Amino acid sequence: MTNQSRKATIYDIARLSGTSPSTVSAALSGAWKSRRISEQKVEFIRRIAAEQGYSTNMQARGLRQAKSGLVGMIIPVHDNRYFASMSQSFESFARDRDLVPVIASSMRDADEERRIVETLISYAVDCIFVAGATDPAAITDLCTAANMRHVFVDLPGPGAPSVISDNYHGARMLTQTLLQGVQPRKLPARDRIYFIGGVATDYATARRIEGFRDVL
DNA sequence: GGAGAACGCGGATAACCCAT
DNA sequence: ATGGGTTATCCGCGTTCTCC
Repeated sequence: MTNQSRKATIYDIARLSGTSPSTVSAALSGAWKSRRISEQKVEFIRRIAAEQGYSTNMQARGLRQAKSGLVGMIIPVHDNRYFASMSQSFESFARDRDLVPVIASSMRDADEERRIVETLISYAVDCIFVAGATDPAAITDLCTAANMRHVFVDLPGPGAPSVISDNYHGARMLTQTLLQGVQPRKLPARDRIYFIGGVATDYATARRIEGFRDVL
């Protein structure tokens, strides 16, 4: 390292390699071909950078490009198979796009949810995905004020795009499948079909119950 | 003391320039 | 034409400085 107390920058690499900061930047960012920088020089700069333990300062890059490269996701809880799977997929999709995922849980607490949104905004994430929002209107208010792109997942929200499973038709199809071949007749209560699961007031559960009832 | 201006941070990039 | 270098500018925002 050039200085034990400070991380190497492109200016250090430029000085050590006898080149300019712009050449170092182009060499390390991959833009060297369009800058007509020789491959030999690029390799030399890369070697110096590696020796110095250089890594790009993403905050500085984000400052220049007005993008942080961070994408936020808020889920209600981590210890739920559905949301755990969702956050895993989110992380994978984000990394495929060279973005850094930041995933937090609100514990289904509206205040905590707002705090997380404020924190993500303060870190200038590029956009926020909110799964199973507790207070979608408050989130939209915060995001709109901060000009922050946001998407609701699994729950419709006002003033922002939503990606929602078709719970109604899913429940309909499931119920229809279960009822195939069953002769309609008067059954004792113990043999009737019941819907068990979820909180009836939750959006997704309410839609499933709706689909279930419409088939019956 | 308060308001406003200037500065600095690190990196990307464009425009321009120079030597071969 | 090639292979660079130099300089200025920009970004957001916290800190420091200057002035009234």
